[in-house]
Amino acid sequence: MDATPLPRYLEIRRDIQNRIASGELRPGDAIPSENELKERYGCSRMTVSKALSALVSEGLIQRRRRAGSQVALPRNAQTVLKIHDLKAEIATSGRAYRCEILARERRAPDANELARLGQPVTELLALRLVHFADGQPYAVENRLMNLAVVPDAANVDFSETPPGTWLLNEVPWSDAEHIIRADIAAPALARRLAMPKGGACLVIDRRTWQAGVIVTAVTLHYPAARHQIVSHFSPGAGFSA
Amino acid sequence: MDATPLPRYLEIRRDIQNRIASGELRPGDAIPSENELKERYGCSRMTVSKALSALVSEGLIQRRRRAGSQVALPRNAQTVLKIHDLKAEIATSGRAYRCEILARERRAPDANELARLGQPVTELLALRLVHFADGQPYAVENRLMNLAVVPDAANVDFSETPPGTWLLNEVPWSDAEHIIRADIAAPALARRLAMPKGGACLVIDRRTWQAGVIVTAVTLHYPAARHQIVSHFSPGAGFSA
DNA sequence: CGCTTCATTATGTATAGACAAAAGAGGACG
DNA sequence: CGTCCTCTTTTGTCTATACATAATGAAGCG
Repeated sequence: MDATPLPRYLEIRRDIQNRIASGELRPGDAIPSENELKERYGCSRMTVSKALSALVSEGLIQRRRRAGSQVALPRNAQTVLKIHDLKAEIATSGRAYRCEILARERRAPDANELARLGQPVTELLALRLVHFADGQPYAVENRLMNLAVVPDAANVDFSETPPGTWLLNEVPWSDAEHIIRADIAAPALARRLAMPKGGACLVIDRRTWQAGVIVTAVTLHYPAARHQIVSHFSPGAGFSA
Repeated sequence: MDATPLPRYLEIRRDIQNRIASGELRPGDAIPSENELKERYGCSRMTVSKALSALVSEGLIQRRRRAGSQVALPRNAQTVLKIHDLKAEIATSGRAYRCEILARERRAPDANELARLGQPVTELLALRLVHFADGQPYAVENRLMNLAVVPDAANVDFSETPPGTWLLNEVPWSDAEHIIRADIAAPALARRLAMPKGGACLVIDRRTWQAGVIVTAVTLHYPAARHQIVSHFSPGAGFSA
């Protein structure tokens, strides 16, 4: 069915993937050496090597010099979680996006904020806003931005392009951390999110760094009734979430 | 400080990573062609190609024939979420693990369960259990296992090795899906988890497939006060969560 | 029996060269 | 002015070869 046939190294990779998935090769089993495989598939060792290297970076097999290649022991469940840009997330679902800035302050961090940032920061921009989808509250965002890293942020009006979207397009990040938790909405928060008092929230804390320096720390509160995180992972192909 | 210097292709890869992280190369900027790079770094084209291919699979750059290579547009926040084996998770934190099986049934699925599984299954093993850490309830698990894929499960006593741990070591999976949400604990659940009535739960639904066939569907309820999901992602190096 | 030493084997890295395929650039032509 | 065609650049794949490096297993020795 393929108009253009797969390149050899992908064919080999897929073949071995299939043998593992089907149970023909079980965890711990040895995989033939590159020299054997190069004869079996009728290609050069480099091509086999490329296929096996891909399987290593997938985590499907392990390789050691002289000892050869083995099917890796089953991994821990590991899935890729892709948290979309909020504006894009709402827009692509066909709903109208809007956000409302509740507070905006430029100042030095207090003790609590320093703890959130995890490293000393001299000046920050603190934002508090609500995101709406089709007029309905979608999430409340509480963001700290390190002005030492993104001084431009001080001059941007975030009512059109929310800070998350702006940062994503402005600053490449090198590290990210997420903490996902659940909580009961405080009365004021429940009101803002148009959810029942005492209802559950999904809370996401995200921090991103660039070359070791913190760029931003953000806390998002979603009403549990209207939001969940879905993530899909298949080692063989690509990711989606 | 490196006893053994990095291989050339990793050096090149890291150099370009640094240029992107430092802002010297901005999203959309062109990266010199392989022929130019091979002269700059004084190596063969294959070596440059290997470095650039790695950057592609990291998502840092894009490449098109004839058009050349560009720094990719900033990605959506994407992080690897690794959900540990519960028993190992508790044990490695130095607490005593124990689990209690509340219900165990071998039968055909009902309509509700079929919907959860997402595909027809003739016979399943349904388990309901509580995990304890140092005697304190840690999570309530609700699991369906497809006996067509794992017939052995019918003969295993899961009181020692909980089903999640057993499956992880027994069956390699090829696809996984997680749904993370928050909810208010129902009274019976709150009692089981020794948490206040009306308190929030973190809920994880996980489904795993092997070669397109569903292996297991599990729902985990954690008391929000005592559990959160932490995940860390740095594109350059490895993952951890 | 335990230790060292050495040869063997498989992987890891690197090279030079070759051809294929995609796609932009520019020219010919209607 | 637009369309089709060819030329050229750049990446994608593949080969054959070479040497480096890690780890194993066997031989030799105290």
